[in-house]
Amino acid sequence: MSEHIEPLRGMNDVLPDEAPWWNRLESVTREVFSTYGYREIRVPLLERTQLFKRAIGEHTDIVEKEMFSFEDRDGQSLALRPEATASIVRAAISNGLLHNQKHRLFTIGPMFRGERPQKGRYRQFYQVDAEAFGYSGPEVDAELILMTARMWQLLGISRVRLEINSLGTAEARARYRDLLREYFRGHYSQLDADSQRRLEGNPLRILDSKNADMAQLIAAAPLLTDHLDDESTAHFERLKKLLESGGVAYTVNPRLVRGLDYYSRTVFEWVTDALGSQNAVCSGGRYDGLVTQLGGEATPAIGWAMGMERVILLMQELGCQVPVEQPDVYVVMAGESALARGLQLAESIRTAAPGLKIETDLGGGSFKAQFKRADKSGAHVAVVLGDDEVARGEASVKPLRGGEQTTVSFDALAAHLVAMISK
RNA sequence: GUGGACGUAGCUCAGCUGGUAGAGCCCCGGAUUGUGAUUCCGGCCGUCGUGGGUUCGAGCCCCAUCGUCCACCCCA
Repeated sequence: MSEHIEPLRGMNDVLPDEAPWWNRLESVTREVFSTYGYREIRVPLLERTQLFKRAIGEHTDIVEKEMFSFEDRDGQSLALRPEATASIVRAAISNGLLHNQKHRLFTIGPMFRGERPQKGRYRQFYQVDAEAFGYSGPEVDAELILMTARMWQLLGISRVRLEINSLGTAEARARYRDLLREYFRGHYSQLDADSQRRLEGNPLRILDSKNADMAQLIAAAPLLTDHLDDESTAHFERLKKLLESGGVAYTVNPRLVRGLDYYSRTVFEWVTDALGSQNAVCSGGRYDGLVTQLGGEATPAIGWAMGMERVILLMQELGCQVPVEQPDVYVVMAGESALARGLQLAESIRTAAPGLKIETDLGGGSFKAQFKRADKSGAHVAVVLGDDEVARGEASVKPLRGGEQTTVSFDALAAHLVAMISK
C-alpha cells in the first residue's frame, strides 16, 4: 500500500452525516431570499489578485497575510476569493448590471483565507452572501437585517444578538480617525504593541481590542457616533426606527468597526456567545464607495455574509434537529434470480410511484443480516424476495414498525407500498 | 503569525517507573429450515499521526514535521 495523501490544513470534508445540516441551511436561506426577491448570482472562485487588493484594502489583514494568491503560467497574479462582495461588484460592473438598475442578489459558496484553523474558522469556509445595489435609503439596510432575523427564526436559532453601528461617510471617518489618533497618542505608553502598530495605519481597529488592560482607555475614547456627518446620523436614526418597528432588537456598539476598508455608514454584526472566540455568525454593511473604486458608475450598495460552518455549529449546539434521510422501502433479497428480479422490481416501483424512496440490499449475506440492515436504514417497510417469491410472482411485504407480514403480487406492489407509506 | 494542549483499531478511550498493544461500541458469522429487539458464543480490524534520534529494547524519553483543539490575532 502506498502512503496516504493527507488533507490540507483547514480544509474539511463534509461527510454524509453532516450533509443534511448543510442542505437545511441552504434550502432555508434560498427560500427566504426568494420571498424577498433576491436572485442568485454565481461568480468565479478565482479572480485577479488586484481586485481584492483594491476592494478590501491593501493594508488589511485579509489581503496582507491571509489571501491564497499565486502566479499562473503566464505570470499574472491570481487569488482564491477571500470573500464574495468584491467578486460580485466586479461581476455587476463587467456585465453592465449597474446601469440605471437596481439589483438584489445572493450567492452561496466557498471562500478561502489562510488563517490558523480553529473551531468555526477554516481555510476553506462557506458563506451565504447577500448584496443590494442601487438603493441608497436606510430601508434596504433594514430589509437585509430583517431578512437575517427571519432566517434565524426559520432555522430555530436563538442566542444571537444584533450589534449595529454607523461609520459615517469616508470624509467623516477620516476626521474622526485624526481625532482618535490624537487621543491615543496622548496615552501612547498605555497601548499594547499591536495597538501601537495600528495607531498610524488604522487607529479604529484599536477600539476592537480585547485586551482588558486597555478597556478603560478605550471606553474613554471619543465616539465615532458623536462625530458623524448629519446625513449619516439621519440615516442611522431612521434605520434604528425601522428595526424597532420590524421587531428586531439591537444594541448600538460604537466600537464595531469592520476589518474591510470598503464599509461606510451602516455596519452590523450578529454575534453569539455559544461558539467560543468565533463569535460573529453574520455581518455586513453599506459600501457606497466601492463600485466607483472598482471603476463602475457611482452606485449605493450594501450586503452581508453569513458563515455557514458557524451557523451549523450553532444549530447543533442549540439542539436543533434536522431530518435524516431514510428510505421508505428496503428490499431484502437472496439468491441469484431474486437479485436480478429484485433490481428490476425496484426500478418498476420507482417508475410507478415516483418519490417513493427504495433502497435495495445489494450487500448479500443471510436474510437475518439483511433484516438488520433494513432495520437500521430506518425504512418503514421491507419487501422480501427469495426464490419462492420469484417463482410465485409475488413479494412478501413486512411492515418494520409493527403489523402483519403479507404477500402481494408484483403487479400490485407499487400501489400497495404507496398506500402503506402514506398511512 | 504567537503561545499552549493533544494525536493509540471505523468510533469513544485505556495502556503503571520504557520490556515490542487492550476494552466497549460498530461490523461479520453462529445459537437447526428464509425474517430486524435482548442475551450468549466466535471472528475481523492497528505502519500506536509521520520521519529521525537515544536505548539491548519506545505507544511511553528527545528532536523535527503534519494535523486537530484552545487562547491571542483576525473574522464569517
